[in-house]
Amino acid sequence: MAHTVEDRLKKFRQQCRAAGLALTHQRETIFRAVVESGGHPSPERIYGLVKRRIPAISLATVYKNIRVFLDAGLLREVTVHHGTMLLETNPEDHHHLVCVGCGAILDLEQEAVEPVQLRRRPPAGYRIFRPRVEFLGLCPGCARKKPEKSSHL
Amino acid sequence: MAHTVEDRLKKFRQQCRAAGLALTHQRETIFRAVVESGGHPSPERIYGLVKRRIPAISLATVYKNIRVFLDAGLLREVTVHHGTMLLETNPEDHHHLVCVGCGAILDLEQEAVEPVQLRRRPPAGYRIFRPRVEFLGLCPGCARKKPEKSSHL
DNA sequence: TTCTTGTTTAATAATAATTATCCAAATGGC
DNA sequence: GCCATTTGGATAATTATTATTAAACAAGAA
Repeated sequence: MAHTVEDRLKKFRQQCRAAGLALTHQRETIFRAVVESGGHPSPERIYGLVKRRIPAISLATVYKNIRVFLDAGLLREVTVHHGTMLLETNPEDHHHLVCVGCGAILDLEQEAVEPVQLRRRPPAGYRIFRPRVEFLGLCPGCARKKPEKSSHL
Repeated sequence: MAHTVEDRLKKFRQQCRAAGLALTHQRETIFRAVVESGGHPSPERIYGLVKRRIPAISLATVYKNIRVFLDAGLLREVTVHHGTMLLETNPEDHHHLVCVGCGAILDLEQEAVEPVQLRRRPPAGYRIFRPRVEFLGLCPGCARKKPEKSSHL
């Protein structure tokens, strides 16, 4: 389970070849910036990091390649709901089924899931109110159209 | 546990009074639209519904009041990360601690949580790849500054 | 290597989502 | 109903993201 930056870049190059993606200096630099940044960076943040090494790079290139990496399963994103705000209309605590194909969200009653148990104490000073589960999957329509998406959730 | 529209509007009026919010026709119409729309509506969708009853209303008013409702705990949103895309840099499956105060996200190793168990079969045709848990709470900094947020996660 | 072709990049414009500003109008305690 | 305060609507501004296109580059064949 060695996840050194170099290991991940090596795998990245293999996956690019396998996916038929040209291996450009920009792409490697963008991917490296994501891996090295740690945490949960935004495209804007990656752009800032990459620009140090490639001052001429454009923000659109960063966005485009992040999208390419996501589609090819080389990267994951934190949420499929970025973009627009969505409101809950169900006032009860509940969980969600999230379609990674089309972003559709279905409610699951809290009772449909065994209570979520933390095995360890949360980090010091952190207060937890409630756990919410997202089941990532494909809705019937998307499962029919793009079953291959299963590979990279 | 009666959640009829009228019940929820009655509670809405009480909560407005308790929070010192003026009870306007617009606000009631917006809140009603959210409750009646069901599912996970966007501000744009609410705007469309409200405009049928108040043709002169502006999109900014809808946004402004949704924000007021969220801050007062009268509504919840599906995610605190809407707006900008955030990438994972941790290649392993894992869970998240999410601070509802500042939006900060902390990774929790998958092993820190008991395996999530669905008690029922998912809806027909739906394929599930993996569950992801978000523990909604407050990070140490926000817990110190706004402990009252606890009321509405 | 060099050539050829399809892909990728950078710049720019366009679009979508959200927030801020400012003044008129409506609300609520008295 | 009266007045101080809050709210609403129009508009502009900001932020996040995608589309377009000509020029530069990568990868495989010769």
